[in-house]
Amino acid sequence: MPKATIIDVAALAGVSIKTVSRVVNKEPNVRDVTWAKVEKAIADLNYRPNLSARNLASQRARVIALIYDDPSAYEIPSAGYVIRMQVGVLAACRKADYRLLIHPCNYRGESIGAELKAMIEHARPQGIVLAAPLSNMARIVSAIVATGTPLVRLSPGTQVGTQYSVATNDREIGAQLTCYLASLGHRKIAFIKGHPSHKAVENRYLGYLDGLKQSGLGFFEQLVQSGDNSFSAGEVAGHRLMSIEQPPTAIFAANDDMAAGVIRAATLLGVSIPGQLSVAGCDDISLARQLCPTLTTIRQPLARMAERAALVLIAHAGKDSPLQGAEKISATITVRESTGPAAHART
Amino acid sequence: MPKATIIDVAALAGVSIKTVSRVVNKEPNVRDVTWAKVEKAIADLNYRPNLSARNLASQRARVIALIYDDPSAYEIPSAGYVIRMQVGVLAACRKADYRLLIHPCNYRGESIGAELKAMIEHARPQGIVLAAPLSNMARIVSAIVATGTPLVRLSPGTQVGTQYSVATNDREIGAQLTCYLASLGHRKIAFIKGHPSHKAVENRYLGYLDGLKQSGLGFFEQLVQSGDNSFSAGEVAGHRLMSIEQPPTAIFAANDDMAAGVIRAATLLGVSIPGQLSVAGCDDISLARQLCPTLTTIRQPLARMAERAALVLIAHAGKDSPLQGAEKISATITVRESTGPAAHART
DNA sequence: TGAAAAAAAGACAGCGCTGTCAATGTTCAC
DNA sequence: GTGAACATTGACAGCGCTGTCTTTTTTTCA
Repeated sequence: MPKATIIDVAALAGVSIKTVSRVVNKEPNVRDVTWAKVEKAIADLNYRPNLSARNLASQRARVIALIYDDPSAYEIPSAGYVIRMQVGVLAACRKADYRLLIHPCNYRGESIGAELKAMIEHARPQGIVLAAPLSNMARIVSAIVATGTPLVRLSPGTQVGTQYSVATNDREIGAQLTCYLASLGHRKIAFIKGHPSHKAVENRYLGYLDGLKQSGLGFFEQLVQSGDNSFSAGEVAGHRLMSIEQPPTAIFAANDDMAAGVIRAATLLGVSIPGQLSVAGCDDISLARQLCPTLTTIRQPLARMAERAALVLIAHAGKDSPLQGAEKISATITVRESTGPAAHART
Repeated sequence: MPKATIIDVAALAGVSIKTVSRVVNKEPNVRDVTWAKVEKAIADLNYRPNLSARNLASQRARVIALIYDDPSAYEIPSAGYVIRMQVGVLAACRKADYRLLIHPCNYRGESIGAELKAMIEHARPQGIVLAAPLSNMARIVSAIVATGTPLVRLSPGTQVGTQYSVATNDREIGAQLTCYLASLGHRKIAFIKGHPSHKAVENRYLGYLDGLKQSGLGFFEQLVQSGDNSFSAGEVAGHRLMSIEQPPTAIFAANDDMAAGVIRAATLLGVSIPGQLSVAGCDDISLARQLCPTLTTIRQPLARMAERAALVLIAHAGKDSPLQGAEKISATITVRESTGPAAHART
């Protein structure tokens, strides 16, 4: 059977198509009884407006673009991230009958700005959700802003002018995790910093510092290493930390991949986890649950963040005031096997 | 600047809009010189046809739907799979100016058939790419077939009637891997079967049997375990295999998650890999590269398979003959640390 | 050379919806 | 009770493109 159109609905409800349109778009100035009649007709005919026709007539695409760094371009297992964000945006899109346009891209490409510009001008999405770490790259953010398309940055490290951002309380939760480790008796807690372009990771470091202070622990420069968010960087950093004279009894890595690297390094060195060393990560990637031991980590509410981002963009439809603002959604700590009481016996 | 429309192009080229339409759609009956004029005008104006208008006028959606089991619904790290398939379909869509509609879903939901039906009838995609394991579930396949939408099944275990399928040579490659293990000197090679609904996994088992035969090895029932594709199933199966009287020196798991489980089990039992035990998996998930030791596995050309699937659907546009057929794309074996020569000393 | 056939190009009506503006009801202050 | 103000509804023209059908041009062949 051919799909019902707005004309069928109007005929059945005994009103004009414009009135049906008003109901569908939740516009004001429709009497309650009329509204009900139309709703009934819509339900009876199982009517769903034609997206193409709406977009064409209204001159705007009911499309939210989700731009992220393509995880398959490198060997970085951030696929779980992307999937979770997709699920979040999708949830928002489904409710509002929007379409999701996914755009994985490689930020190392030199023509990334032009690529995004072309995509945006072609698809003309109503809004863009920009995932980390792209959301922290000035070059990329400004290329998108230049198109005039409303933009929501996910997990940005810095709040900048003319966009909206949805973040987690990275700093607070980083402090909390540090305090948690301290509460287990750890006195020498190391930190492995991530790639500087990934600002969320930077905030976790600040949280680490806060946590040390709150727990009354001193800061030791040799307990801080830098990595680039990769597994192997974690391995290297872990090695270094475990070879200093007074090795830490706990290592907090700015992301799970590096934490996994630390675990590998410890395994190779014969250091038992959590017996001799506690390890904690950030992000709760699926790997965290499969490592041996399973990894204590911080779980970002990525899907909810992405959903909020899309919802904000959808709600902003039609307005021509620049979209700006910020909101935070709380992360939670997931304790697993890799953290335990400090081995005081070792001193 | 407002986007150029077909009218602008027609005016610049000095032809009618219909002729421009012919060029854009690569229709016949346009003289070469005319064609060239139009192409030039298109390039000069940087014209890109409006998708909504095309869809509305032609009454068909230039959309390919990709349906897959939502990896975020469970704690299964198949996210990498999904990402790779998305990349493949996206590549095909970009070339043809199609849109990709992603539809993660949970096959355990009872109303999955109705959900898919509703999605398909609403979005009216021109074609559907159905990923494994959904592509092997009769209930789901028939629900989609019932809508009359062209369907391509990815990695189906069985070739059924009225659809097209894109598969890998699972059986052949499974045999190859088994022969490879045998060539390392292994005489007792175990196999861990996967979830029966995942047919690709079934074929790998057949390949295993072929490989044993080709290598002149006998089949021992106690060397075959069954799992459900999960990490923990691999752990359990690994435990069992290592506790039999004459344990195998090599274990071939039907997927990487189970192989990872085997590695964990071996680590806990103090069995060294690959010294005492070789382990191989299937799929080359990102985890494979991060395990300790890294995992020898079979890499499925998922992106290429998905791209082919989409290409077939796009090429089928307009035809009303049922889409059927099948093709195979070869996988490759990736040797890493987890496999090595058999320890003959142990006998 | 000329008529028929074939190829190329164009005219035009929608596709299903929304935006604009006009028409009709309804309410309210005086 | 009445006109102004407001709330509600409808008529209709497009949005940018493709499908159908018509017209024009070119080719073919007796």
